[in-house]
Amino acid sequence: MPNDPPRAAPDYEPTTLGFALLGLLRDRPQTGYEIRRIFAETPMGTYSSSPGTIYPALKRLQEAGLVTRVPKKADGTRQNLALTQAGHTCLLAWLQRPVAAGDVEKHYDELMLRFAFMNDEVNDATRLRFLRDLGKELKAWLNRLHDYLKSHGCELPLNGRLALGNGIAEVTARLHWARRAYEIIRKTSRRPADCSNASTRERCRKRTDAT
Amino acid sequence: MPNDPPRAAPDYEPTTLGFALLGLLRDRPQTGYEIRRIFAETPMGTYSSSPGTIYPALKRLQEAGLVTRVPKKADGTRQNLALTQAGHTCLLAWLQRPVAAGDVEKHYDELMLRFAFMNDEVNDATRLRFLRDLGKELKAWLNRLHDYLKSHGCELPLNGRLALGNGIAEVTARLHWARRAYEIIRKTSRRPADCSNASTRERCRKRTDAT
DNA sequence: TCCGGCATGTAAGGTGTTACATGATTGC
DNA sequence: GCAATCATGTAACACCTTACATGCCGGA
Repeated sequence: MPNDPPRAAPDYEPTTLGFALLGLLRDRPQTGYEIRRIFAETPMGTYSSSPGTIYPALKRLQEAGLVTRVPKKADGTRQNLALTQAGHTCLLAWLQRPVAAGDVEKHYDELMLRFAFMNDEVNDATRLRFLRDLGKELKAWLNRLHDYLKSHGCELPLNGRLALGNGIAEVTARLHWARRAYEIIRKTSRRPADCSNASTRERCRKRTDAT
Repeated sequence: MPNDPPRAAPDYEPTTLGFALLGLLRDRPQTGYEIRRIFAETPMGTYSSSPGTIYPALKRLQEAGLVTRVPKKADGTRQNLALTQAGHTCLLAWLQRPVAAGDVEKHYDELMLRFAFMNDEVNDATRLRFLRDLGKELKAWLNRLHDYLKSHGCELPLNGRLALGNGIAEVTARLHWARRAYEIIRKTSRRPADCSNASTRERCRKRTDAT
């Protein structure tokens, strides 16, 4: 006898795009078009390409019971999309997932998406653990690349070596970022103040510079 | 009346993995298994995952007439894969393709693969043009990210801002790499010496450090 | 004799990609 | 009345992912 709302598919695993949609809908209910605009106009565009991708993904999330349609606030005519309880749970579980070995090489974009969506619902310990594990994995990867360059560098043609150097530079940048971000969160963890009160301007600028 | 060898498909566009396979087979004819090993044991592994990906891709390249089976040198029993003339042409055309707008955001891995395979068959002018255009696109992207951070940075939650900072750090690293690589190639362009003669050790190390 | 490495795949499934289709509003 | 933007999709297609299947060979 079915009693749960729209009969959620029990073990549906959203794709990276799916999680991006869940994260955006957690901020506030939105229409598919508004979400499209976000992808089109912000750096989140990395995670999608065109309406032909977004709408089917939203449909899948609805079929999985993670998203529902709700009437818009005032008029009620327009249909908005919002997270269900199951969708919220699914998102939170994803945000707390540990950094798996190999994620850093194959799914770095998903890791960054995850970090970007770790808001106040996730405590600082989780954030710090994420960054610490991320740093470990990045460091290990960087070591592998350095080892390869050391042992096979002279067999490679110039361009191959340079391309490898690009990879090393990239992973190095990520590693430095992870360590900086760790320190920033560790420091702000003591005095939990957000970016919405009076004396925020300077701190915000300071954080901004600390990219 | 068909007269061309295995009746090449005229306008087949290989995927990134397909081009990776073409590039590896240009170095020397190899078996599928040897190629698998390369993906498994070198940083090229970024471009593939498992035998279930590689073998079908090789099959497609054969069907497109870009790759054929040839008997192995000595014994003749084992079958090796090698580029056809069409495959070689296809690879060269790809290597000389200009850097398209948007490639830098969506297909950076393919761009790096391309650069890595630009060996002596491609002249230095092509290499330099590639790096120059790559630098331009990266710079433009970086500007877009900075603009976004400047205009919307304070609306973002801390983690979102940090994640954006990761993207900025990454693109910055790529841009610096592109400029360094440009200078390296420009300098060596005058005195074309490769890494296989006597006094190579130091230069090789120097280049290696210049990642 | 059996196990691990060599060597080459197939099958099911979901998903991204691209291109196209459609209707409702809103402003001029 | 018409164009642009809003808003939501569908369809065809190839591809990647994962897991599984198979046969051979050499060494313990």
